[in-house]
Amino acid sequence: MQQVKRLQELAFFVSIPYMAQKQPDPYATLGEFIKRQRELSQLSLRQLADICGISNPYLSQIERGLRTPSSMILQSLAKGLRISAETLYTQAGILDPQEAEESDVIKAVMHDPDLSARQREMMIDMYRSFRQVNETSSTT
Amino acid sequence: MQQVKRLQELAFFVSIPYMAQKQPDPYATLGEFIKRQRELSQLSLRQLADICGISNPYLSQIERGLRTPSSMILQSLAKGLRISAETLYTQAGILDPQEAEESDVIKAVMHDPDLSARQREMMIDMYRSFRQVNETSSTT
DNA sequence: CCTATGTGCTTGCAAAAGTTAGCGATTGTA
DNA sequence: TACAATCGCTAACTTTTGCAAGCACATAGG
Repeated sequence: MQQVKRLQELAFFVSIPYMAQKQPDPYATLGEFIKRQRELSQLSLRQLADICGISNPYLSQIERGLRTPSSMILQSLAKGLRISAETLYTQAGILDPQEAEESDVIKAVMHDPDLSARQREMMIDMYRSFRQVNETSSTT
Repeated sequence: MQQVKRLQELAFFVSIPYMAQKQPDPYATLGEFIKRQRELSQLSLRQLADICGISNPYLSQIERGLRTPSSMILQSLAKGLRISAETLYTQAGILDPQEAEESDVIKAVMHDPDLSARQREMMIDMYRSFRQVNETSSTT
């Protein structure tokens, strides 16, 4: 039984036909996304709830969009679904998706906890200015 | 006015010879981290609360660790502080550190192929100076 | 038939999140 | 001195989160 479960899980990770299905419209709500992920993992609502250490009625409410889970709950859901927490946050519209496309320098600056907001702004301004200068000078 | 402040900061930055910077202790709690960021940004508690659209007593309680803010609140705090939400989540112990690794600004600058050597030097100087300014101002 | 077990959902309820009103302390200013 | 504004904090309140108990339905076995 346990073995069967593991196999199912493995199947989930090895990209098989049913998983290769279309990349459908980005699931509008966080709840729908979670539900879809849960079903892809072949987990019942109660199973996932147990894995995540939350109550099943609550998970039900989350999936139907009746409740917005806290950070901690989202985190355990991410763990339970074997999804990056960032992905989940992005799906939930909590994390900015475009942030991933920024240049490494800007990302690094944004991540640096030892700078003030203004200092970060200045460094990013400086960086962008340099980039622009290089741009124009190279095209002339 | 805005411009004046920026110029002052720039002047300060230029006038300071950079020295070996040391890593300030990682701020234990999310609240302390937020408070430090707020103070680095020269914002009063009420100001930041207004920017983020939350009540000032609540922000006060967050900073003192009496409340754990929801995802949405954390997100608006990140925006208000001009910091990556991931950094904030990591600080809060919600995101695993390795997922949003604390990237090194200097490393990123050094590896940027779109900057000239001189530009890289300037950015790194600026960064070190900022770090040092913060160091001296936070130890008072 | 009746029990048993699995599915998801509804209903109150305790606890935590988040707000409004207002406190004392400080600072600038008339 | 007095008045006004700003600082952070406390207290009391409303709203939301998250849970325990239980409901209705389905599938299967005795």
